[in-house]
Amino acid sequence: MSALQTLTQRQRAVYEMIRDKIVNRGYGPTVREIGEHFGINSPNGVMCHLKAIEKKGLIRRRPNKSRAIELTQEESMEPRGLQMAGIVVAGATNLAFEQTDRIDFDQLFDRQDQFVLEVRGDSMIEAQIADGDYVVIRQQKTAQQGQMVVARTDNGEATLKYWYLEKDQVRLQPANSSMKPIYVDDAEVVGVVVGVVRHLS
Amino acid sequence: MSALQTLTQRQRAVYEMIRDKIVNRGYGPTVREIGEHFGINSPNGVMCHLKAIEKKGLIRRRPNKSRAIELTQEESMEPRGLQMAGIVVAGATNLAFEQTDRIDFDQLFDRQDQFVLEVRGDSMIEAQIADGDYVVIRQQKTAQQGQMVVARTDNGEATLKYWYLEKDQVRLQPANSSMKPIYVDDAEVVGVVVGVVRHLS
DNA sequence: CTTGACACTGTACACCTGTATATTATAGTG
DNA sequence: CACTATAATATACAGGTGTACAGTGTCAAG
Repeated sequence: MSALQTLTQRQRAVYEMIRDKIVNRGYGPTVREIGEHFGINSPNGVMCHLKAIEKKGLIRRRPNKSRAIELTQEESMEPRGLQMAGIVVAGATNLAFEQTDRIDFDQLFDRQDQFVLEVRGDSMIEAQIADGDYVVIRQQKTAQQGQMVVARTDNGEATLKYWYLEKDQVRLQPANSSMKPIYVDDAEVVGVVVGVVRHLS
Repeated sequence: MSALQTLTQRQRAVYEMIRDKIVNRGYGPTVREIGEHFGINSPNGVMCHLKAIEKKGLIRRRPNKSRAIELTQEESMEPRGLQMAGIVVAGATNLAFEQTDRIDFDQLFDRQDQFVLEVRGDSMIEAQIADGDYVVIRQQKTAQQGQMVVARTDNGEATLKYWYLEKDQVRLQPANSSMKPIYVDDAEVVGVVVGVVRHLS
């Protein structure tokens, strides 16, 4: 049960008001500000509520300090990301529907040296990268044989291909059997693909 | 130039102290609290700093109110998401390297009625969904012909397939020419695929 | 009926707090 | 050199503010 549920209706309203002031105005209310807001003409009427709310653990107060109300439940923001519902086996028909973890895609790709490109064309279709997909690129200047990279050729253009360094030249290999590899004398690795994101309708 | 840079060293230290109190303690300091913290024995010494910082636009104050300091720069959290660097054309070699927008994958899939499944197997490989990919599912109980869905069959198992409603039965079609469709008398749509995310090493 | 909780009124008091005024000192600038 | 901005001290004061104490009324539970 949420700690909010232990409050009476009136206490809850007071708590919401305090929270609103702190979050939206930037600093908390005084005892008399709360009273004025609710039509309570006595500071002691408010004091009773504050004591009750504090006893129930939703706020913390510092004696004799003005506006010194801390929200104890504050870090509990709504969880980011999506519910991770399990594993769907696409081959055999089977699904584990455990309500387990959460996954935050943004956190999955949270490194500083990464950026995103939108893919046009079908040259990497056999690597399960389709037209319109986003690829996450980690910037680095070298790549191993066969790694999928964004490479810039000597004429300044760039492309998404498999990287093969061969004798005296570079082979940029598409993942599409109907396309031929590109051979260039010199090419520069911009970065390697570390993720793919597809967003459908 | 950041507004922070317009402050003198001393003013900046005061600003940081105020910010620290508000963010980490939950409520701002009084004039004398600031003075005590920096060894300033006169409230007016602090007042000068506050007036300067306010004039430079980093805080806002309410006259005659205790601890009533608002941070004006507050929403400026570090930007979420990844740099959107442009479009990489995978067929022809071409890349627009504009430093334009940012993309937040988590925001892309921010709806309440969605969840994530990890894919096992290669039955959807021709739909560019590989083993180990995450699929984002939007929960709904109906689907149109040919939509990619997570479906639960009458024996309680679930699978990721294309959905085809035929006379008296349901055809669950894999996107893999080496696999045969599954025909079931009854099946229930759990949700439709609205996204795919792949995370490579 | 009594008890206890909840939700207040009203008053009083000490001290916290913002603000103002007068004054000093240093450092950089034209 | 005079001038301005910065950074303070020292003192004073009005009013904001938290808190305590003494009551009032309602309402549900025992």
